[in-house]
Amino acid sequence: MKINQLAKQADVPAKTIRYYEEIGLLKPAERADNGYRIYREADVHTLLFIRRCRDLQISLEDIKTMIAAQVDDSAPCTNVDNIIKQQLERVRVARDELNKLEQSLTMLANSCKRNKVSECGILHKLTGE
Amino acid sequence: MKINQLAKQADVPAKTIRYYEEIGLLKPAERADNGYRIYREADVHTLLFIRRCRDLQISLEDIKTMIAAQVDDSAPCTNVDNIIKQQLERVRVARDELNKLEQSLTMLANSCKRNKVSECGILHKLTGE
DNA sequence: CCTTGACCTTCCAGTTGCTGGAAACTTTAT
DNA sequence: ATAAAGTTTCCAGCAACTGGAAGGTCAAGG
Repeated sequence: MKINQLAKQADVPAKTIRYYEEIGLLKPAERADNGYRIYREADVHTLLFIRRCRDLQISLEDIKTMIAAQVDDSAPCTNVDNIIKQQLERVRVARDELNKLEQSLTMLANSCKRNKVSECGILHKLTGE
Repeated sequence: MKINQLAKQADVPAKTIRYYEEIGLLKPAERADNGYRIYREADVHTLLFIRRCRDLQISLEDIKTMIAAQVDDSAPCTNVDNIIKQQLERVRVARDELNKLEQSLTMLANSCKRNKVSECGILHKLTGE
């Protein structure tokens, strides 16, 4: 199949597929005589795997590691496990951070009482109380 | 004062200060005879304002808008108010997204029972159950 | 047969918010 | 006098794409 079909099946833009190949996340696609890239079913699966990982905000570097890990069936999956755990930790930290942000922003948003810059509570707070 | 002193007082790297000037967030600094940038107290305040906004993950574009808004004291602060509200909304959406991510990742992390790639629950789930 | 439009290719540039480093200058300290 | 630290500019790179230009290819319709 050609790149746009793969793109549709995996729900990943064709442009992104080429990019993944360029950075070595996907191995170089076979080419037809006219130079077009040709893909198979297996590529749909690989790409879906990548997409699911990206949905979890796992970095392309980590995804690369996980794909490499899948090559050797009997190897321990410590790497994969660690990547998920680290990602989970990052997500928790980021979420906690955003919770604090939400608090600060809510307070700020509530401090705009009068409608003039010179009396704007938001600006007063941001300029140092 | 020179750039590194400003950097220390506002807790913003000198490099970043030059960058802010370059993109027009800070107006071009005065220069001494030797070409060094010179700053005053007011610049500390401006930079602190920027830093507080950045801590709230407000974009440089939005910060630019807010700084512009401060010029005219009698103007309405609708812009400022909107920026904070939109930022709050973005933060909430991002946080909710991260909460979902955390759930998915927690489930994933718990599904690595055996220690071989071929039996790794994580990989099985990520490759499509 | 020709053209139109949809695909495909490569390459270059831009996004956001910096950060690192090189090369050249000045200033400060010893 | 010399070395270290601070400053300048400019160029490059990070992540993960995305947009667009310029050009080749292919199938359908007139």
